[in-house]
This record gives sequence, structure tokens and C-alpha cells, in this order.
Amino acid sequence: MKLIDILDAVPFPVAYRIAFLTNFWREPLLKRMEREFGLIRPELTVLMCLSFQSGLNARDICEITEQPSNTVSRAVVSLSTQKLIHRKRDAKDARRITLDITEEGRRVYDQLMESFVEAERVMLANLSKDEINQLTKLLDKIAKDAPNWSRAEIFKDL
Amino acid sequence: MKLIDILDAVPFPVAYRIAFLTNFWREPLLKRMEREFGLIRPELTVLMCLSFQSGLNARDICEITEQPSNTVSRAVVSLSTQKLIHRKRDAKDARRITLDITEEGRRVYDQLMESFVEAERVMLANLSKDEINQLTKLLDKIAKDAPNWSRAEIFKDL
DNA sequence: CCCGAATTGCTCCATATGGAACTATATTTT
DNA sequence: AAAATATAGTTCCATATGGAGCAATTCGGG
Repeated sequence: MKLIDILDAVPFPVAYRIAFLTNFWREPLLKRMEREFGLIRPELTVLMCLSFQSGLNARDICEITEQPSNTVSRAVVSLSTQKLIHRKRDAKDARRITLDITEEGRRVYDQLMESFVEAERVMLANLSKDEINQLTKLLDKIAKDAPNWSRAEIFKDL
Repeated sequence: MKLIDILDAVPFPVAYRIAFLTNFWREPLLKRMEREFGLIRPELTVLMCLSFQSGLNARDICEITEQPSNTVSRAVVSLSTQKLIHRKRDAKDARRITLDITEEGRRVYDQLMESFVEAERVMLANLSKDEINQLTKLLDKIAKDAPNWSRAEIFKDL
């Protein structure tokens, strides 16, 4: 027996499948990333944000990713030590440190993205182009609604 | 800016959306479960397995869930202390301890399932019955193929 | 029957994570 | 301008997690 055999017995079939896929897709890739690049998840999310938009500070990244500030702080320090990002004290506000991805950081990030793309290809190997489009659209529709979930009692923080 | 704004820029759109949804759907629910029931993730997975099939031992649950044995061991001890499961030394093999969910455990588990069902309802509020069926089928197709991913180089453990 | 190998569940330890408090700087109030 | 408040980043601490190794038990080949 495997977790996958429980798929049909669970009363929240969509969410269970989504969580299941995350477990068996993302987690091994993060393990590999740590092994091969010495990077852990919060560091990846920081790289992702900075790759998308440079000049953010740690606080921005907290808000974007909804990670706690100490987690982001550690990731930033570590990435900076590894010279994958560059930190610069803001001239106008000495509390802020603006962040940029370095060339080396970009190189590493691109390599990571390549491996994730390859892993997605494996994940979707059995789906037609059409099915992939359908799936993307459906997931998109759900994801775009995610910010509204917190209005429901069940998702209230406390 | 939010993580959700990066959706369209990421080169692995399906997997990114899936991971994104897990973050914003499962994680808050697990937090709530811990707050309200004092249960953490490994404990939930043990309950889930035992709810699905009784008489398993810790080793079985390791294999089903692909969790390390110490994690499962701790979960089992904790659940047993909380009287949500019952442990019984196997008469024929004194190394094994067979596990069963107690009535109280079943009650707690059912409550948890109810809240997850409600949370899935919220997540899928914007989708039609038809879209939900499509989505379930597509996710199912991917999930059923997951055991084969490990044949791909990118998913090799080491 | 006996000894090495395998299996089960557990403990030890090293690391990842997040809440809360702290330091330094900036902004607002009086 | 001084005091109170807010903000950015960090550190401290308590907990969750997983790898490796351990004790007890069973199995398997001689």
C-alpha cells in the first residue's frame, strides 16, 4: 500500500492530489538543490523574487512570500556570503538594505530553473498539449482566487 | 507584489501553481490543526493511514508515506499518549507493534476531515462541477504516474 | 542449534524553522 | 527639539525534522 492508493478514499480529492503532487515533485527537487548547490528553500524563494525584480529589500520579500522576517534574513545573509546576491545599504534610509542578484546568482538560478523545467516535463509526460493547457487554466483560476480564501472562516489566521 | 504575480513568469507553470496552492491551502490548515487539536503533520498522516487500514505497524506507515522511521515513531508515541491510537505488541513477532485508531481518534480524524472538506469547497468555489471533474481527472492522471518519475535522472535520489 | 544478517522501533545529534524580543534608524507627535 | 512610535534587520530560543546509529528480536545458512 502507498499513499497514492488512498487518493480515491479521501473526501477532499482535489486538494489531496495537489498536496500529494507537491510532496512527490517539489520535495525531491529541493533535496537535490540542497545537495548540489547548497541552497535551501528560503534561499530559492529569495533568488526567485530578486530574479523577477531587483532592488527589493528583505521586508519586501517577506511580504511577497509571506515568510517570517528571520527566515528571509538568514537566507539573505547566506546568499550574500555565497555571492549569489549583493547587498547595499540604502542611502536615504539606513535601515533598509536593497538586494540584487549577482551574475553568479543568475547563473545558478537559471540552472535551477532548467532542472525544474525538466522535472515538470517528466511530471506531465503522460498529458497531451491540450490537457496541459486545460490543467494550467484550471490551476490558474484557483490560484488567482487564493487571496480571497482568507475571508472564509476556515482560513482565518486566529 | 505577491508570489501570485510571478505565476506567469515561471518556466514550470503547472508545478509552480501546484506548489503555490499547497503553500496557501495546506499550510494554514496544518497550523490550525496544531492550534486546535495539538496535532502535527506526521501525526495526521499516521491517523490517515490507520483510518484507511487498521493493524498497520510503524514500518508499514513509513513505507506508505515515505517518511523516515524516527518521524513516524515520534508521531505514534504522541498519538498513543493522546489516546488517539492504540498500540499492541505483536504476539508472533515481538519487534512489531500493531496500531489501531481509537474511537476518540476516529472522532478527531473525522472532524479534521470535515474541516479539510470545507477548505476544499472554499478553494474550488469559483469552479463549476464540470471543471472540478476535469481537474480531478487530470491531477489523477499525473498522480498515478508519480511512482514512475523516479526513473527519470532528475528525480534520482542520489 | 548457532552465529551472522536483517528487521523493528527508538534515541542522539545536527539542522531548519518561526515567534518574540532586541538594536539601529526613521517618522510622527507634542 | 524631545519623546513616543514605527520600521528594517537580526539574534535568541524553543520546536520540528531527518540521518545515522542503537538495542531487542527474528530469520537464515551452515
